[in-house]
Amino acid sequence: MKLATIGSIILFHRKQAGLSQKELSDLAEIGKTAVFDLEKGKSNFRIETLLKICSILNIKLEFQSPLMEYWRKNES
Amino acid sequence: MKLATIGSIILFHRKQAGLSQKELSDLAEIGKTAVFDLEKGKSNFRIETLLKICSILNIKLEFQSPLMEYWRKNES
DNA sequence: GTAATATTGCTGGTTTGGCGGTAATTTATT
DNA sequence: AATAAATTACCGCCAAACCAGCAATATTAC
Repeated sequence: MKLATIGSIILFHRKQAGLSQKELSDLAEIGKTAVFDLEKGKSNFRIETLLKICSILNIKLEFQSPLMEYWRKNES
Repeated sequence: MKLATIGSIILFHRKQAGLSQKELSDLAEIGKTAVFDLEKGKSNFRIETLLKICSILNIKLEFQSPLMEYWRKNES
C-alpha cells in the first residue's frame, strides 16, 4: 500500500459521494489542503487526518495478517 | 478504529514476532520513540510510520467500503 | 543475589504536516 | 461568450510528529 494508492481511493469515494474537496474537508473538520495533498499522494499525512476522512466517506480500515484472528481486544 | 487500537495491534504483532521495540524500530528505519508512542496510543502519527512498521510485521492495510469493488487502479 | 536487557519516561532540537489566505487554472453552468 | 464554482498551486506560520540521547525503572537471565 502506497500513499498514492490511498489518495486514489479517497478521490474515488469522494467523487462517488458527490462532494467537493471543500465540502469533504469541512465535514471531516480538516483543512482543504489536507484533502488536496492526500488525493495527490503529495505528502505524508497523519493517521487522524485519514481516519476523519474515511469516517465521512464510510470507509473502514482493516488490518490483515495471519495473527489478527488471535488478537483480542481487552477493552474498549 | 482508534489510535489506541492500532497501537494494540502493533504491540501484539511485535511480541509475536519476538522483537523488542528497538529491534522493530531499527528494522522499520524509524526512531524507537515512534514505536513506543504508537503502542501507547500516545500521539497521532504519520502514515509512513505506520506503513513501515506494518511492512516489517507483515500486516496488510485494507480499505473496506461498498464502493471498493468498483474501484480500479489505473496504473501502478 | 547480580548483571544484562527491555521498557518507559523526559528533554531539546529538527523536520514536516496542516492550516488559512491568496491566486491561477480548470471545469461547469448560464 | 461570460460567469461561477471547483480544483490546483504556492506561500508563511504554527503545532506536532519524530529523532537521539540519557536516565530510571521493570523485566529477564545467569
